[in-house]
Amino acid sequence: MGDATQSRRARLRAETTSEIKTIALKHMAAGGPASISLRAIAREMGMTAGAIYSYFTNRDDLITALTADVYESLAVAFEAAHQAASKDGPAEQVLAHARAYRTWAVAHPEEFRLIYGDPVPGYQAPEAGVAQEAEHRLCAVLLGLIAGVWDHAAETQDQCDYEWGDFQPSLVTLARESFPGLPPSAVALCLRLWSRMHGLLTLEIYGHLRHQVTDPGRLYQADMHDFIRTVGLADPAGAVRRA
Amino acid sequence: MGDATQSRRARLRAETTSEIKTIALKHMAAGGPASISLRAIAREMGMTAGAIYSYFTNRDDLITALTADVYESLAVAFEAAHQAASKDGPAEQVLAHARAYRTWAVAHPEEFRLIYGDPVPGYQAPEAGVAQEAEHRLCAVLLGLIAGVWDHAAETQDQCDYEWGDFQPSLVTLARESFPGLPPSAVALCLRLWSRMHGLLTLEIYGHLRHQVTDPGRLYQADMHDFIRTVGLADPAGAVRRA
DNA sequence: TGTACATCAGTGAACGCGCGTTCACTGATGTAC
DNA sequence: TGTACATCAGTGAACGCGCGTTCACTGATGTAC
Repeated sequence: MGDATQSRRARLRAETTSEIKTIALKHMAAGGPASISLRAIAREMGMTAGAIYSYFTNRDDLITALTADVYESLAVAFEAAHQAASKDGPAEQVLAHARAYRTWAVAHPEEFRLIYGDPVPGYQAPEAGVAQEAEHRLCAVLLGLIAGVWDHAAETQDQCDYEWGDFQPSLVTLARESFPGLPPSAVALCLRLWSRMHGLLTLEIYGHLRHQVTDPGRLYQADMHDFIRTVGLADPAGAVRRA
Repeated sequence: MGDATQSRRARLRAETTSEIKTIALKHMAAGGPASISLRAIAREMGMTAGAIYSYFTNRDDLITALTADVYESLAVAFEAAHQAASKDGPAEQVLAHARAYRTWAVAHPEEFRLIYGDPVPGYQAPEAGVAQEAEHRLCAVLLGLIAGVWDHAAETQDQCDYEWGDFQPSLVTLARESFPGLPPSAVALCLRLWSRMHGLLTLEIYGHLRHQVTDPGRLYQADMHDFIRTVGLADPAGAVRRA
């Protein structure tokens, strides 16, 4: 029973830890990243402010953990979509990644803002490398997507004379080691696809499509179909059809 | 001399007012929108905190003024580019707008963040209509661009069966009154162009391209050339050339 | 030109607030024998 | 099984801080006659 009871305490600890993080994100949703406050979290949990320090050494420590969680969550969602679509045709693969990104973002707007929006005021990240690593993990998924469909897309992209020197060394390393043979213009295409998804999602999540469009998802879908078509991945029924 | 002296006081007042706004933006650049603080501004200006209240009734009032200024500044930049390029070919017109957007954003990252990033914590906008109006003013410029080149682009966009019902009424009104004859798919193209520019700019300004790319401007340019080409506006030298 | 009055930018002290963080403590939970 | 001890989540009070905002005031600038 020794193990069981020890794990009970450990389980309670884990639960409280994750409740703290959940509430922190909830507060962020309401008032932006500045409204993550240890006191407010403790208040909502019916605890004293000081009690938080049993779980995190710092406010910055909490935010670091939060950020890592968010990157992990997004990466998992992305990788799952990649896995699930790996047997589909090129167009469907692109759509699957795009759908995964938007679904995640719309379901977790606070998390999206935490990593892609303004930094938490006063927060100092422990090491700059962490975010970079997480970003490259996401990038790797998209690179895998592009690598898988590159045979179909290559001829539409040969007008761009990209070179390895256009990218940062760490990204070059990632691309060449994981996907040897993939040319620089494929990496550029990957980044451009990312930014296309990101552009519409940012506008949607920060409310700038509210006054323009009735269904942001449809505009997103249309743009992804445009990507597929113009990049040479169109399947016969490539046009956007109403649901 | 009465008028001259009165305008001297008025001029001093205007100068101080704009200095307050300038410093507010500067602080925002350093620590995000949460770090706009009346006390900090006053301190930097060598004034007492209370003195700010001779110029703004509120912190919220300052932020409202700031936001209006920023929208105005972006709209002016956009409209100037539109005017200047109005005699050029379709491809060059698109590039001119894209360049204007990026130039403005890179030169004024704090302003960009203020209107497109997280809201200032605790800030309550006076009327929701203000931002909507400002956004439509920007949208009108891009609609004008698309309207001007639509003859060349239309045939590439006929796969999208957009309808007026896909857009919010205010945008529909704007489009139909200012550019009669322009179809819904042109409005969609306008929004998709906007989001494409916005996606890369957001990533760049929030630092997410730092670890990927050596020259974000080049990736931006490449994506705009891709837009021009795939939308049917390519001029003979449409490929991206190195400078 | 000079004098009496009005305006108004800026002072400095004060208010109440929520914040992050520390610290000595309590008391329940878990461990060793 | 029971007893003595260790762990550690949580308390509650306190600290110093920066914040937005108010207010009675001073004194220079501008206005009216």
